[in-house]
Amino acid sequence: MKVKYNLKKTEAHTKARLGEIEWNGKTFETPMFMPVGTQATVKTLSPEEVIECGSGIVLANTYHLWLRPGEDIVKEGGGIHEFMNYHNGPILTDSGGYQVFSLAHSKDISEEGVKFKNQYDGSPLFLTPEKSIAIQEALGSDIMMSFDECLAASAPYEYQKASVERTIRWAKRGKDAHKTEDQCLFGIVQGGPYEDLRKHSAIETVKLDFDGYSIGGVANDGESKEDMYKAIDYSVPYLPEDKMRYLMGVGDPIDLVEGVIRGVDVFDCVTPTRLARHGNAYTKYGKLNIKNSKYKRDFSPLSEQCDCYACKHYTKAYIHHLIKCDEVFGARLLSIHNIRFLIHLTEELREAIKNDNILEFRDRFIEDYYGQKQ
RNA sequence: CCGAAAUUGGUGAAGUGGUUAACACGCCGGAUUGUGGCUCCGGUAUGCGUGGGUUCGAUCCCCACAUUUCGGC
Repeated sequence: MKVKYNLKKTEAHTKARLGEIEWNGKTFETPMFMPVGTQATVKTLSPEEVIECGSGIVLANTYHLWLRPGEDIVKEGGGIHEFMNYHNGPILTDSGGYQVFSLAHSKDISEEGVKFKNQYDGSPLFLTPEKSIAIQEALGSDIMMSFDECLAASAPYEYQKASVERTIRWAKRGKDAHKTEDQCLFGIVQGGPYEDLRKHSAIETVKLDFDGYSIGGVANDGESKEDMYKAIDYSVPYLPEDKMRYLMGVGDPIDLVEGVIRGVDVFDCVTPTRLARHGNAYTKYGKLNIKNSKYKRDFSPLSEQCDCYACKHYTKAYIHHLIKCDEVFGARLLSIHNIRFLIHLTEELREAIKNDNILEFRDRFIEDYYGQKQ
């Protein structure tokens, strides 16, 4: 069944929205954080563990699954849900647009599509908007992304301007290529930190009438948070009220809060799992590095108020030991904790929207998060 | 007891008669935002077994001593 979004309420003092996503007879509330499972797995976690964190939608990646194992194999395996055994909620696939940013050179990008070098065997690859849609249809995700060019915020204005136009043309091509009935397709707004480009990109993309809209091209350049928030503010006013809004690749706990206030519904980010693998844990009072020697004999949980599996059963000293020894169970415990932390944060944000006190929530959150460290 | 070789940071070690003693690991920190990478970036020996000597200058050359290893009686 096709994913459907319903707007339920807008917070009294901000653009923050409470919504729900319907899928297969289930409903999931937004704002929502979506764990990233690039290779059809949320790194180090079983689907059961992901679900226990409170997950709804989970991400997978078109480019990576195209290369390995190949979309045909995923399809043969019964589709992405069956293949990875995630049946709890919808699966969203990124189009490969981000890989244009992270893996291709600018000279590899043409009007027709993007040239890649296969990272496993060096063979030439060519990804186009039509190809991206075909792969996503074969994968069987519930929400597909348009194939876009994702840029660093610092890319020159003239390049951004030309790129936005191309991304719009690519969006149209992808939409025309999309044939399945039960899969949503989202358009992506680009335009860097520029008001005119964001506005133009949003208006033109919305004209193509997608099932939902993403805001892309943020938070991948070390741009200031102010610039990132501007990119959101310049895009959101032109997006329809009744469609889901997805801020791609974000993020940071504070950015979740600021994004929701600015009218964003869903987020995804690799940081909870990547930070975990590198020994970091989110807490209400900021990020902590479990490798720090001060945790060697700290027999308390990562967070006293956290209800995750790691916090219920394990101490900082134990996780410190695991991470220092490069044991995968340490990465798994921290991943569970970090994903739960972000999902729990969205639960609190939904509560604040219901209570019309999200600005107070933000002030308290910032005070704790950036205040005195634990 | 005699002879030979060795002695550089927490560890394994490179090195040279002349500015800040290589590198690796470890240790101490930091980074990380639509995941190529269990990755990346910093810091970490005022010191080269001890004491003398030669030299403008010694971790590097010489002497003695200590310790270790190997061989001989």
